[in-house]
This record gives sequence, C-alpha cells and structure tokens, in this order.
Amino acid sequence: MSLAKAQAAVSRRFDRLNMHGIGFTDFVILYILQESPDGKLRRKDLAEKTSLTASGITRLLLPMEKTGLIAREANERDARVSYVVMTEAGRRIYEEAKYTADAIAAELIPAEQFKKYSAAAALFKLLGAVIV
Amino acid sequence: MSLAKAQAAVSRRFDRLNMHGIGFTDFVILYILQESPDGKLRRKDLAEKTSLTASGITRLLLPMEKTGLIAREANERDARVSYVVMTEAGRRIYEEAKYTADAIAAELIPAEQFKKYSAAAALFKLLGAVIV
DNA sequence: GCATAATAGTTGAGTAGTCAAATATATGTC
DNA sequence: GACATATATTTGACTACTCAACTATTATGC
Repeated sequence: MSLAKAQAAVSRRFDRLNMHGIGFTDFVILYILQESPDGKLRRKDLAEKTSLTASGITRLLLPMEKTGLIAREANERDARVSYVVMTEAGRRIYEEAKYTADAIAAELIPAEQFKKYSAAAALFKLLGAVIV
Repeated sequence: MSLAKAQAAVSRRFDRLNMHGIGFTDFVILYILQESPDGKLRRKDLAEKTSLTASGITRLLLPMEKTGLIAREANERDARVSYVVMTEAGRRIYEEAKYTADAIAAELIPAEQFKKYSAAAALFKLLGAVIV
C-alpha cells in the first residue's frame, strides 16, 4: 500500500514542525489560509481543502484558536458560518515554520521542482498534480 | 494535500468491504498473506509491508485471530517470532471480499490497467508504481 | 560462556481523526 | 408568514492507529 506508505513517510518527516509548536495538519491549515485571497475561509471550505470532515476541522482548530494562531469571525449575512482567520501570531509562526517545512520538502522532492516556488509550496503542488 | 485526499478517498470506498466483516486494512493483510510464497509472514514483515508499526499490527491482528481469519505459528529456530498464517476461513473470506474489492477498484482505475491482473491487484500495483 | 547489545512482539497511554446525532440558522414553497 | 428541507458547525462515542517502555529471546565480542 504505497499510497499509505508515502503519506505516512511525508507526514512523519513533517513532524519536525512540532519544534514550532504545531503539527503537520496545523501547518497545512495555515498554508491554506495564507494562500486564500481574503486570508479567511469558512470551516466547511477548510474541511474540503484538507479532506477532513467538518468535525475533524472543529477539533483541529480548537487548540489553534486557544493558542491564538487563528481567530473566529462571523459572517454578517449568515449566522451559521464562522470564518477562520489567521492572526498576526499565526502568520508569524507560519513564516517561521515555512523555513523548516521548506527544508523538509527539499529533502523529499527533486531539485527542478522548486525553482519557482518555495519547496513546501512545490511539494504541495506536486502532490496535487500526481493524484486526484 | 492531495496525497491525503487520495488515500482518504481510496480507503473510504473500500469501507464497503465491511459487508464481509472486515475492514480495508484487514483486507490488505489477507492480500499480502495470500501473495506471500509460504502463505505466512512474521509480524515484523507485515508491519513493513503495510507501513504500520509493529504495535499497530499486534492490535490489528488481535480481532482477526479471534474471528479465525488468521492463526499464529511459532518459528522453531527463533522463539521471538510468531508467524501469521492465513486460515481456511481467512482464505474463504478473502476470496469473497476480493470480488467486492475488484468492483471497487474497477471504479477507481482506468480500464487498461487491469487486463492482466484482478482489478484490486492492479490497483495495488499501480499505487506501488506511482509513489515511493 | 558471560555480559552487552540487538531484535520481535506486546502493552499503557495518548492522538487524530471518524460517524451519527444534535443545534442553530437559512431557504423555498404554498 | 408557517413548515419542510437544506446547510454549517459542534458534540459524544468510538476507531485506528502512534510512541515509549517493557518482556522475552537471540546474537556478538571478548
């Protein structure tokens, strides 16, 4: 089961991110948020982009909100949705973690791939290109 | 994170296997056992082939042993190892589940790939070829 | 041949999610 | 504008693992 193997290997290497106090999935959340045009997304959309369930997102974001990496913002038109916005602290941690993530990604992927992007961004794009 | 997405999608579809009383990972175990030359493997080797930890294998095999899909066999030379062998019941369930797995795999992969093998075998080989 | 290190497997405690049900709000229909 | 239906999020109970520490056994250096 090489898919499982690849994913296990990739996310295990990214465990080094916990030196910034965040896990692999937290980093992915910050990455997605920082990439999104308004810098905020509905929980639903984060769920889709990460392939987690809405429930998983709730549980993942809870500690991130407590430690102040992200914050909650209401939607004026629809009281059901609560946006997830990156805080200043979140952005700072993301920038720090990006260096680590880039180093890890550089160990994982061939050199030509990350001329244009940061290595981490390239890795994500590469994975996106390979499957599904 | 498309790797995670792909894996989530694949293993979620294989949830249909629980109509045979087994999960996706149990099926993978049976598949690996049935493919192995002697029809038996050390727990260690199963761990490596599935990318699980030895501990995960212990926990996975426990119920499979209870329901009689696999059995335990000692190694005469080395008392530390315990082989995992497929039982008759295990082989029967595997053969049944294979039809379901093939049907699922056929929905997931392009047609030319499974001329030679069963669709499930082709899927596994394909995944193996793509990454790692 | 004895001490030290290495290997196979299991166990306790914890983590990262899942699913199904509940809650709150929005939308469409009549 | 009330009622049924749909959508976004949260919660409780559970599952499928992981890691670190342990037990039992085997291999190695001296």
